[in-house]
Amino acid sequence: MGKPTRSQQQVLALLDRLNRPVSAREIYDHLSRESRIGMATVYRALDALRREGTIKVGVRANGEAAYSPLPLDRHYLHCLHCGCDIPLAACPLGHNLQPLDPAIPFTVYYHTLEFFGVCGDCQGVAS
Amino acid sequence: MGKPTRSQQQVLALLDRLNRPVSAREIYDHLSRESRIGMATVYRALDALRREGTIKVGVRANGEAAYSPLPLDRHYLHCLHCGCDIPLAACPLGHNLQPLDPAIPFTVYYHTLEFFGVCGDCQGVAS
DNA sequence: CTGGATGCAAACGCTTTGCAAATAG
DNA sequence: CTATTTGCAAAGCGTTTGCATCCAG
Repeated sequence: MGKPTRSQQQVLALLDRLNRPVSAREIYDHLSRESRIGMATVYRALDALRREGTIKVGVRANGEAAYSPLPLDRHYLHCLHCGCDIPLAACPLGHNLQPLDPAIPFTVYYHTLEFFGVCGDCQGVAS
Repeated sequence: MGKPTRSQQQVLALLDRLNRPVSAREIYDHLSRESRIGMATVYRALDALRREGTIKVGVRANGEAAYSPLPLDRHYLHCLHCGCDIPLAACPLGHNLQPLDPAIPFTVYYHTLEFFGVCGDCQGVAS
């Protein structure tokens, strides 16, 4: 990872401050209040941070990407009916995930783990 | 769930036949050779199948959705540099995932679990 | 001075929606 | 016959790209 650009610093600072998954548009909305910045720059910064493993990318129900700082490693139950998200208290995998398969040379930066199904409120509800 | 529509049957049959994650466009391309069908119908069928937990939706590197039949429950190592995907032989979680947190009322249909990092070939390569 | 980073706006591509015709029950 | 599903085309919207400008080293 080379030296972070100005925009990368801004994005990272915001992610750390908000400390939750945020969409590119939300990032843009926040940052454009403080400084002059374009959506393209936001996306380019996010992509750079993503490629060097500094941030984690998830996908929302509507398909848009949600970015979070790596320390925020939370998992959710996603209801397929109402779309609600229920956070899990802890990662079912624990934290020692590096040696998945010793035969495969691969350095894990992070993982995503999401559960999909039907929440309590939607149990007896028609489609 | 309810009675599947014609298009849902077509989509499901194709997914089972291909037995791998497939994009909506790929599905459309396949099905439109056999019968007269529109992209919108493909998406509507996929969404219905997704909501009833019959199929699983993942996301590709370029952001497009990839759909797979549930029995195809494989996990991958995704390289953040070259974008290659290395399949895992088995799910690290095992198969008994229902009782995540007994206090939370939620029926799990399936889960997604992906690892992100750097593959062996990309280990010493510049960004 | 030189290469990379940024802003802006236009282009892209995946997905969704409006609506009339076709189909199911 | 009534409700649902489908095709088509157009619109929507998140994301990417082209290019001139700006900034860092």
